[in-house]
Amino acid sequence: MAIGIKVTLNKGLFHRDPQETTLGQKIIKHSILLIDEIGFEAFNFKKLAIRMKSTEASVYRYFENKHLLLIYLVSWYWEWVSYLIDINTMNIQDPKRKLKIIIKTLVYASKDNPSIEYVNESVLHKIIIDEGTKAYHTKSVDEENREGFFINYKKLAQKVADVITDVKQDFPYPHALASNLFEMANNHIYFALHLPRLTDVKVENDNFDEVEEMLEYFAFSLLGCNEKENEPKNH
Amino acid sequence: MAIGIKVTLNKGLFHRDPQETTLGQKIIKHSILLIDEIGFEAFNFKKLAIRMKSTEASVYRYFENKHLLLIYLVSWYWEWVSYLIDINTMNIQDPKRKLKIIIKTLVYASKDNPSIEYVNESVLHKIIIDEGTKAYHTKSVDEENREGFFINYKKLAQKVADVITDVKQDFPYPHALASNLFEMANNHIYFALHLPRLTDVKVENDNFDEVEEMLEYFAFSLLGCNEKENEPKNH
DNA sequence: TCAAAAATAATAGTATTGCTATTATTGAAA
DNA sequence: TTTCAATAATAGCAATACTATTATTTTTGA
Repeated sequence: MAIGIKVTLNKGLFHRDPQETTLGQKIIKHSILLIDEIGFEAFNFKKLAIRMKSTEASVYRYFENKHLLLIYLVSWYWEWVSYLIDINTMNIQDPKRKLKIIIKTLVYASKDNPSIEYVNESVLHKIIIDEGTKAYHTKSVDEENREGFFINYKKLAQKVADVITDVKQDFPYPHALASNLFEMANNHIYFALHLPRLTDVKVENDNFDEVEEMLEYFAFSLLGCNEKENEPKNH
Repeated sequence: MAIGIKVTLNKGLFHRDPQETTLGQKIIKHSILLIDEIGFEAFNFKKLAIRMKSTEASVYRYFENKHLLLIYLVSWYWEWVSYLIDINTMNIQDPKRKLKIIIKTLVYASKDNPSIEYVNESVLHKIIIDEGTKAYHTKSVDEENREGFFINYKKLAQKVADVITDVKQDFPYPHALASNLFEMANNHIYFALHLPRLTDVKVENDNFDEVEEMLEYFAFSLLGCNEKENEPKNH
């Protein structure tokens, strides 16, 4: 992946590749904004078409239905996080520092800069937080998984699991810890904003520092690196 | 809560209390079975009415819509888990043992016995795993939270957080760990069944032992109790 | 430069969904 | 035995989730 160049996503997710046409890019752009505004349940292709001044039928030529569009957006997001992790950890050897950067990237992905004009990464991040798990909590999950619709998420989990294993060779749950870090990163931002009794962190004006700190605490406690071993934070 | 006696749930969740009439109990019973069969998205009151040989209009006299019915079922579930935790930890003093029992209860709630005729707890557990988070991932979460619709879940989180604090006074994230244990218990059963690359545990024929073991590992690592301190498992 | 092909827009239509309303029937309590 | 609440039966309506048809515009490549 590189700026201005397409993210590679499973072709089964769409009829026509939205990244290749301006109408397609408008669909991506406006669906992100509209889902964020009205929520995934209320969102539909008619409203999207009106919003982007096109027609329902034209949207349907790109995506079979709104569910596949959501999987598309979620895959896009994780692919993009994966890319950010790659460039941010490129010259880092120490696996502990790598894991710290991964955590920071998970939490602050939307603040990282290289941006693609038709994707508002910060709003997309909100969608992932609010609606992300709906992408794979359906009756069709097995079939869609077989077709590779969740490959981007699973690959990222593998990538992070590898770093976890580098930190602690004999840690028995690297994949579970990886996916748990993803879920916690999003869940606890959501909890802080909507159900604060379910967490201990606070989130205000897009400041997710406490979430980051908590994820570090969880990860490094589990991996048996106590606080003193970690280098001091610099920000 | 006691056997044969009603679970106490927020009155705003329903028009008419389904626990008080046979038609209401039929709604609960068949909605659990039907949601499990066809999934929450495909589920609606028309299909439910046909299934239970009643009418759509009659179902609407009990619940405003399927979303509130889902919150009702989810609240029922957590209230029931909370009750099981209470009776299972009643005479236990040691907070570590308490936490172990809590974890076992979270994972094996559906196997615990005291049952209510019109609720198939094991199928309800599957619904919570598959659809549970949809109850609070909506645009109306703040309003519904204000009305107390998630009180059962939050109270349980507080109860578990208190035990966590008893285990380790200065643990900085008791609520987050509590809610994370709930989420992990369900998520990793789901992952094991549908997206196994996102976890390290296996689940076969309703045997969740590996999930339980993992949650214990996570909880007690975080709370700084290493394996040797825990009493040996007996099963 | 123009003809063919492809993409999009405009419009319409259909089956299903998510309700509400009306009336009829049953059944239980006073 | 009336009466009152609960339920059933039926209808209907606006919105949703699409599909189909045709018209128009844009692209492309000979």
